[in-house]
Amino acid sequence: MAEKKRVTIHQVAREAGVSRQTVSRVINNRPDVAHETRKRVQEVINRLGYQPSAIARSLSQQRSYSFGVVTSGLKFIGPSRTLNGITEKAEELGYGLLLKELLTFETNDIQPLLQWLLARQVDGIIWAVPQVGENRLWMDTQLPELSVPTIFLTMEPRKDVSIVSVDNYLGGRLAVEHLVEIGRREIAHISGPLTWWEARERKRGWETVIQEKLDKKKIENRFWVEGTWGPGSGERAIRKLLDEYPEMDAVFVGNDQMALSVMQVASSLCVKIPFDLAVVGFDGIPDTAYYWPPLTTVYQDQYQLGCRAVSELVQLVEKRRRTEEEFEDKPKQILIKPELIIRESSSIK
Amino acid sequence: MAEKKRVTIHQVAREAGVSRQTVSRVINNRPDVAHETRKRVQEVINRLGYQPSAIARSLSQQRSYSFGVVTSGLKFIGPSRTLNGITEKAEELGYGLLLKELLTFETNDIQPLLQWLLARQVDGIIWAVPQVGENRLWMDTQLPELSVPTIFLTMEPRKDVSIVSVDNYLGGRLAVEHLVEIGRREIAHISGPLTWWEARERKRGWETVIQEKLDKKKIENRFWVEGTWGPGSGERAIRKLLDEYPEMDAVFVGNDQMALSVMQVASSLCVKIPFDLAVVGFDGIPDTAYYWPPLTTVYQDQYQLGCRAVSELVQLVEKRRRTEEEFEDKPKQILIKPELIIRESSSIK
DNA sequence: TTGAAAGCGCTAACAA
DNA sequence: TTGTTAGCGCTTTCAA
Repeated sequence: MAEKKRVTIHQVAREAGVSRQTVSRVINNRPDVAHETRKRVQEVINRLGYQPSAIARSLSQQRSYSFGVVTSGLKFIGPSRTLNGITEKAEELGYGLLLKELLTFETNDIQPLLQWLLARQVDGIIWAVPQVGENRLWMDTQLPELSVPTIFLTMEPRKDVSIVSVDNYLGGRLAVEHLVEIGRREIAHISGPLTWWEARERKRGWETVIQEKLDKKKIENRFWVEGTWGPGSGERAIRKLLDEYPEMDAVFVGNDQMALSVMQVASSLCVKIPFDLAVVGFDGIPDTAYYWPPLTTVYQDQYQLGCRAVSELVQLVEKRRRTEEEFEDKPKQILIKPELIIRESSSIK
Repeated sequence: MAEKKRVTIHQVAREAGVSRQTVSRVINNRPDVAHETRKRVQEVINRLGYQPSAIARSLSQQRSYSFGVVTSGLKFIGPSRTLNGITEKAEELGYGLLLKELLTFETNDIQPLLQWLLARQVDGIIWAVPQVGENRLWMDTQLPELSVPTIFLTMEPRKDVSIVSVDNYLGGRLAVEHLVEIGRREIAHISGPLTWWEARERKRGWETVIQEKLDKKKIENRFWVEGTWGPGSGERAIRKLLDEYPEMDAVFVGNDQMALSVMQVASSLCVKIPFDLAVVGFDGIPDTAYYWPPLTTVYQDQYQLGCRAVSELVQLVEKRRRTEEEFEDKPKQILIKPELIIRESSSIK
């Protein structure tokens, strides 16, 4: 593993008997090089194993063909799937990624982070941290520091930035409307932590449907419980609901993990699913097909979310470059539609 | 979002009435600056909001304080957890990350990838792609291209490179020894795809124990089935085993996902777990505590795996820098021990 | 303690 | 079609 000295453009130029500029033209596939010259230079490049330095290029071009990605909660499957979409799309479109992870969802100290990315000449930033608690506060004051195009994921639409999110409100509606359709009238809800925007949206979908279709004017407190997303909280929540809302004949659970424990506890208490209690989850992780019973769930395509974020960002970046910052970009808000997957936890054959 | 012109070291120098060199000394906290001067320069830096360009620094120092990370299968929870460990440890130790994902596990065309990373002056590389099929073939010929320190994850130890892996063989042993201890004598196995090194190691652990402790000289084909890691394959496998190996009183399943479907199918066929059939999984994902019954499983700390990889790499990088490449690094092989988590799928209360 | 000069490896702009 | 010059923003080396 001896450190081989880097071959530089200079050496290639000398070896080929041309100027550095000509070599530069060859490696960038510029048209204005004589066929003969190009061939000769290319030959030297191959012989010497020359590889242009992307760093030097970034410095001189003031761009890096790479994006900064800020994520959080990589230990959960959701954020990883999004990252998966981001990496694949970025690869496809020829951009590299600088990855940073926030240790907690609720951080407003993002100054050093931004600086770190900008110091590396990223051409754009993808903010893949979900909106939780006050963690968008920094935007109000520090948006101007974002001197590069930026896309925000999984947050409440606001007009001054570009956003890509799953339509969680719609997802909530789909779940609950389905339960209404199969004849359930007493539909409970176990939400995620309400500091999360996603959790609030799903809950709002539930509320809207039971108010509109089931004529429940007032959402009583006993109709719903706030969970933590973790499987343990599903267990606690369902016990409480069974206790305080005995008429309940269905429950819309904020995510699949909680739904898993809901079904387990219900079964162990001899509550038959879906006969006594229909259950619908949210996320659509593959395992749900093998839960017992197989779980009806709202599938959100987080991979797609990542892909879209990159596509949009590339557009922003290239537009800004073309127009030489003539006009401001119109921020775009994109909502991805989730889909309902119906399985046995909500259908009696 | 107007493009603010970058403040450069030059402007700071002029404004503060010193040379660029002095500014450089200040931002790098060098000792040889007069207290007065330092204060004045620092004040200008703050006033102008100057941020040094990491790109320029990388170019002139020939290093970037960042690592290349090559991963694959981010849509699975395992690789994401490892990445999680990598990001956190890297952050802690002051390194950034360039992320690349291979679209398939079995790729040998890694030349462009390596070049891409090296062109960006990464100080080291973490190869976080598990060993599958022939996907280590490139190492035989292209190891010399790795002009920077590199750590390989999840592969068979070999003496010429540094490796961090979970001890899957030990994990297999732990699982099966436990089953022997609770009195099982006919222990089947559902492996992962045997192109995977991890799957082979787990299977080897199983084989060793049933040969040594249960005196089965010959591993009959009907004792085991090869799965795909996916939950669906668990279902197929267990049906086959129940059919061909009816004496079976326990099964060691290659991962938790397959174990989930094994238990579901077994239950639906009125095979009582753990009475008729004890089940042990592998991975230790949090959901397993809420499977029905709760699953005994071998926990592998993939987060830790990522952390270790970074720590080792940082050591390699810093050593090489100190010794000015005087002596070759002794490659190190690190095996992380998995742990058995005993739950009801293998214990009769 | 400070500064000048040279360089890191490449590209943009202009001239030939 | 090719080469020259002048950067990009910082650090290293050496001299003052």
